[in-house]
Amino acid sequence: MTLKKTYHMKLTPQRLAILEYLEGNKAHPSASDIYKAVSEKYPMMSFATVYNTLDTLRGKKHVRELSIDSQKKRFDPNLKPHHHLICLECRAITDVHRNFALDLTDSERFGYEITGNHVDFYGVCPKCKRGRRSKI
Amino acid sequence: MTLKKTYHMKLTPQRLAILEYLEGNKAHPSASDIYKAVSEKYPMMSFATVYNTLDTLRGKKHVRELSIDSQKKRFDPNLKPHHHLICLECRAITDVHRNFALDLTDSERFGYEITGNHVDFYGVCPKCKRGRRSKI
DNA sequence: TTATTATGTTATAATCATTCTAAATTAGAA
DNA sequence: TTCTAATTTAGAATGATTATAACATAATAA
Repeated sequence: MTLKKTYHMKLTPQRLAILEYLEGNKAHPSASDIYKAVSEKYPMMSFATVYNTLDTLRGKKHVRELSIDSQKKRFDPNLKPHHHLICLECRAITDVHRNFALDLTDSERFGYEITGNHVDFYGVCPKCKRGRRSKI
Repeated sequence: MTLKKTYHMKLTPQRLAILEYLEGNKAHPSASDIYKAVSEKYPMMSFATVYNTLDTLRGKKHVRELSIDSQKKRFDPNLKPHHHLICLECRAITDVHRNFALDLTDSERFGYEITGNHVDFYGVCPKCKRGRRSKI
């Protein structure tokens, strides 16, 4: 009952498997990452179900869709406002939990009504740094 | 000669047309925006040429590829470091020329070597604000 | 329960952005 | 002017995502 109250949607086995995979997942997975993982348990699972479920989860604000990767959408079950630290070599994404109060001047605002901001930090992750060194 | 020295690549009519379209373009166009605009002048122009040209321009650091839009890549000929103000309703993108010196603490850095940052401001542009009002 | 209805799942086809391929063309160097 | 590597082209291929329609299942009411 408690899950049902949390999610306000029918909790089918497929959806539960997807939710379980997403729960606490910090990897910012793509639809195909999710499909691959979940279809090991549920081989009959369809790709369409992954997309449908992500769509309703997004509609109910249980996941956020990221456009960090220009190849594919990635999804984030972490709804707390946060920012990202992105490895330019392997595209790994790490969360940064901090609030940046960034203000724009009137002339920078161009008449927009501003509702939020998101910061991407770019760099090289420790793994890729090690990889580089070993190539020298 | 001067263009050739600037771009360090063969300057075909197709490439010149694409460069002319991009010059000073602040709309952050997608490949198909570019194709549509340029193929009016050069009807024989191929989509592949647009992608090829964007690819070599990116390689030579004459345009930057943006992953702001999860539907398609968008391209920015403005190479000065800058940030974006994005309309959540019509996806218009406006440049913000300011430097934000954002520092992460060691514990926030997770061992990454940080090379830069980019801020997206989200909101509603003046046009869409007007559109809303007229619907009431 | 059982019947009814609404919603979810599935396989498959369709779409759209992007990349690849191989043949024909051309810019720029010699 | 000639030559060659780089570029362009149409079209096929790929990969992510969305749409469709038949089928299955969960929620609801009798």
